[in-house]
Amino acid sequence: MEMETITEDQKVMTAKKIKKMFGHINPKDHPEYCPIKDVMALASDKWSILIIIYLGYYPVLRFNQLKKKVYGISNKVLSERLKLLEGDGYLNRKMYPEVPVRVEYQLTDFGHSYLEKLLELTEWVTTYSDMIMANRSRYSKQ
Amino acid sequence: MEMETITEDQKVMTAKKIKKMFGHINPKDHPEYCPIKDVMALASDKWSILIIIYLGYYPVLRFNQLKKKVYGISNKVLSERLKLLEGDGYLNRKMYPEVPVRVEYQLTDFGHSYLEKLLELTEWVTTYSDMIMANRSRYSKQ
DNA sequence: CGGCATCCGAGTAGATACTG
DNA sequence: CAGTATCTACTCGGATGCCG
Repeated sequence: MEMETITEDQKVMTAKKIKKMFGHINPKDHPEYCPIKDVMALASDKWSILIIIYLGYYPVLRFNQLKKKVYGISNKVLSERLKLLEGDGYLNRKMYPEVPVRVEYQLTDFGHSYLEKLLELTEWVTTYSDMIMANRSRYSKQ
Repeated sequence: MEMETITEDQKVMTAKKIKKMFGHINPKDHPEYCPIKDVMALASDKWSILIIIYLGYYPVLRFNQLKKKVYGISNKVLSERLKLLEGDGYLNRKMYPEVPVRVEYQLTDFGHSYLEKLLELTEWVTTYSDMIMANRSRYSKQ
């Protein structure tokens, strides 16, 4: 775990960023409303993340295509997440009233903008996931 | 939602990044093991995010100090998250056997490294949270 | 007093079957 | 095909109480 090199300068920079961000949300004024918590609860949900990533890779996907990609997700949860993600503006839903009906999902530009930031995180995570998982199982055996 | 400007070039770059990332995880070989899902489920949980951010701002925090900062979290959930986050290597727990006992939490360098990436995302989110929340309530009233 | 363990209710996930 | 309906199982979260 010691391969990361974080300087004191970086820590100071980080603290400044946080302070600026907190200036924007100000938890003292609206303790019950926290954008980070409320927005991220959906946007950084494990299923949402995979949906957004796959829609960033394949320009358009239909419901059952997505279901195959996002391994392990159920109809119900996929349907719910798609609705919520559409509601927050990350993706578009287009229905073609053919028989059988065709429904296509694709990221909005807003969703693409989010994905760019999100990928920074998931790239970091995939780089260190083996280490994290090893650490996790070691820790759980204490 | 149209204030984001995403070029086709950016979308191509994004797809390449994803492909590279997927090359690393390869869902066909291990469909049941997905680092993104498994690691992010903890790391991008709404409570975890706030805990990590506050520990990035205050170098050291005790249990009840954290509890006051992370508005709305219960003892149980805070205690669980701290244990899991320690297990994955994001933070350290130091106990001083005084009376009453004092327990201090602080980010590891690994945690700081994660926080740097995480902040990219939360800064984006706080910038657009008002828009997202407005969109959300409009959408839910249909 | 600070942190942790236990209990219990509510909400969420998953499996399956079914429909426009 | 793209979901919905239903049922069950379970996880999660909140309250409470305990212990060093």
